[in-house]
Amino acid sequence: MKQASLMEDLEARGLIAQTTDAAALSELMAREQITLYCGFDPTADSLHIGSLVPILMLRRFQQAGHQPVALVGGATGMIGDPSFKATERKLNTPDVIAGWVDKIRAQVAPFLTFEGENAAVMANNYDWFGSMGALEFLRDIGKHFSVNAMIKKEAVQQRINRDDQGISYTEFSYSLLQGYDFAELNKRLGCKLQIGGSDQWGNITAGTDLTRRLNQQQVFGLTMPLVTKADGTKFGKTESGTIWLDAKKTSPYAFYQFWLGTADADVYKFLRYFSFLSVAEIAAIEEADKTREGKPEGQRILAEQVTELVHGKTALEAAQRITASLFSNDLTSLTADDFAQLAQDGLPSLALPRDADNLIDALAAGGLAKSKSEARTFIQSGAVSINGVKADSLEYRFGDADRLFGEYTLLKRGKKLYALIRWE
RNA sequence: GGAGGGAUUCCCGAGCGGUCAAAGGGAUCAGACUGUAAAUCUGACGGCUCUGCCUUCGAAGGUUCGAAUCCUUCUCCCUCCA
Repeated sequence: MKQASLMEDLEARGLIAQTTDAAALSELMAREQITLYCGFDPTADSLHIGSLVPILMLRRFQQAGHQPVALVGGATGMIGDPSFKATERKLNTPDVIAGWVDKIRAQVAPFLTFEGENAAVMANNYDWFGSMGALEFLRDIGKHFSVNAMIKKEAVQQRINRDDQGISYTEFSYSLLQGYDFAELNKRLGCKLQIGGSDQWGNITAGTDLTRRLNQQQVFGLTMPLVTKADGTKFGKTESGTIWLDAKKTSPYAFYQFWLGTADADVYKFLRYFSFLSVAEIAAIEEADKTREGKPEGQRILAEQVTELVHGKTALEAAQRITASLFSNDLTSLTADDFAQLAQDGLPSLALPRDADNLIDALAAGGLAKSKSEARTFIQSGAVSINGVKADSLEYRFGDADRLFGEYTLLKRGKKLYALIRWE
């Protein structure tokens, strides 16, 4: 009964985009513990929040008693998935990819449990592709794929139909590799289900088909909807770029702030996607927010939930400390220790020598402006403040009065971007 | 191998010898309004020692007083034929 309710829960969360034979899959999951996998290709040195939905999905399945396999694509990462990509990818060198594989493996692992009877497994498709020869690949795998069918797939249509873009044989072959992964994991671990984002549907069905032909096994695919925002802009990007899962690339504070800034129109959906709160709890939050005057709670709860999931409780508390200090509009209540703590907690900070007293230079150095020109523009438009006081002169020089406790100056650009200067 | 078409500032996309740091749209950023929301309005959107100067229109040369615009070579991409 427990397993059947997992599918119901996923359905209620809106986390299911497509499934192959949903009825048979539900029945299978109700009957036995299944092994499922999701692939993560090393296309950078860190995953970003776009990968969070599938990662959490593996966790959801594990919590429901199933065995998750996280496949890191040491081989597929060398090819590049063309699905719904407008342009051909640049190939990375093998040793770069190998380094990324390790990082991504370490990033996925904390979300899963590697103990117990449904202990998670980490896999790398380089293990079976690394030594495979071209002839073996073409005869044993390629023979099962029809080019006629492949070019009809929506995932590659964009590349085939456009006048100014093409697709290389390399990328075109990608779905064969991913398809074979499924067959291989089915053979090795009895894997019966592959999950992924809805852009992976074509690759996943390639896997279910190939597994049937190679292993005479019926296996399943399930995709999750692409995370979209109500205003149509891309999810997971901000002014400062992609939101990464790596705390070194996106600080827990920035991560927390990202979720806090979620639009009302998206927040309850994101709670269903990204948190482990029950659908009923989320509905109750939504209901309460509707009748509340002013600020809704959804964003705060979402930010707390996701930050804790990804970065842990300590990092969440640090992010909340910074947020409370900065947005309370009361810098006078902060002590010297508080400032030291802010820097340590991950508030962007920089050290400057005392004679570097030029405001424009400091804005550029602190990353609050991309260039000095931009810094000037910001000052002129009234976007910059020093210790909470609006700066209005392009010629501004820092003085001792700006150095709180003789050591710290807090710069702000816009409504929510801060940098802490530490004077040396 | 042959014949065409193309490469413009983050993206799309105009420009086709001077008036071009380059139309328009999108994205982004700032200001106002707000709830660190949305919508809306306003402004910015290559760099700098900023009423001026410097570097950009695939790369390198050339023509010209002057080139993103013309010529040559090269690189990459696309389409069709073989």
